Amino acid sequence: MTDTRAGSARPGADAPADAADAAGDRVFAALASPVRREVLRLLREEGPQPVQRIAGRFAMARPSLSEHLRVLREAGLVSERKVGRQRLYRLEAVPLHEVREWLDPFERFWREKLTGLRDLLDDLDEP
Amino acid sequence: MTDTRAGSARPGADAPADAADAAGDRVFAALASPVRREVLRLLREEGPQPVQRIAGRFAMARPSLSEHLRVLREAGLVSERKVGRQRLYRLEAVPLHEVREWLDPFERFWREKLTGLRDLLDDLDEP
DNA sequence: ACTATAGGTAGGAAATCTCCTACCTATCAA
DNA sequence: TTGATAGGTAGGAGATTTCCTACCTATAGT
Repeated sequence: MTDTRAGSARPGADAPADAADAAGDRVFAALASPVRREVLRLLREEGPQPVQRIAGRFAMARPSLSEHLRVLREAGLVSERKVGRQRLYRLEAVPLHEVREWLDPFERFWREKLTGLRDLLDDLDEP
Repeated sequence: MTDTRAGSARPGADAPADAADAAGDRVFAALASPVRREVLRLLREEGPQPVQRIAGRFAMARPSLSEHLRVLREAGLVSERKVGRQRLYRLEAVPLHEVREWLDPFERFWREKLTGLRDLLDDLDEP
């Protein structure tokens, strides 16, 4: 007994989470894979492409890539459009804006570090 | 037979990957968890904190949070410093700069979408 | 020295991820 | 129509993640 379980401290209490973040979660999760980040880079640099052409860049079977594309699609990061018997996948960059916005408030922290200001307000914080 | 396995198409051929990306991989992977993103936000807004204080925000046992902190530590996103019998965890934002840099080249794409320019160069790309 | 507290580590269960090999459908070309 | 090609889906193996409950060490206070 007595593991001091939190019990009442749920993150939902002061986080606006709920269903709104679910989409963002999927975006961050999609970016966790180097393969998927590379796919996005590829679509950015070379424009919309059929699956085969994308698959040619990776040392993996095509169905595996199809899975990655599904993850990207469900995160809203790519869209597909049928052209003849192939599917053109196209970058949909808007959800990345959400990542950027999440990142923004951290910017001053790394900027302070990178410009050499270093710790300074770090020692004022512990109460 | 004949599944047209790629075989010779390895991403290492035209990607500078190798060991340099490994660190970045860990950063992106660390951000994939909503819990870990929330920990970073917390350290950013309230400064360095001991594990218990962080753990109080989540509905999970403390050892589980310790695991998350380890992931963040190995990604270089937090550092710890012993103070008495507690460990102060502090945000280390510099690795986030790397994420920002990865994101940057995508900016013009979502900006075009958000400002209503829409598709425009999408139809020039397929050869 | 003894007890309580902070927090890491061990090991395991359940879920999820990532890859694979079939296999299926839809379209184009003969 | 028949065959070849593009690409999704099914199902499964193996690795990884995420949570848990013990359990252990180190420091602080009495």
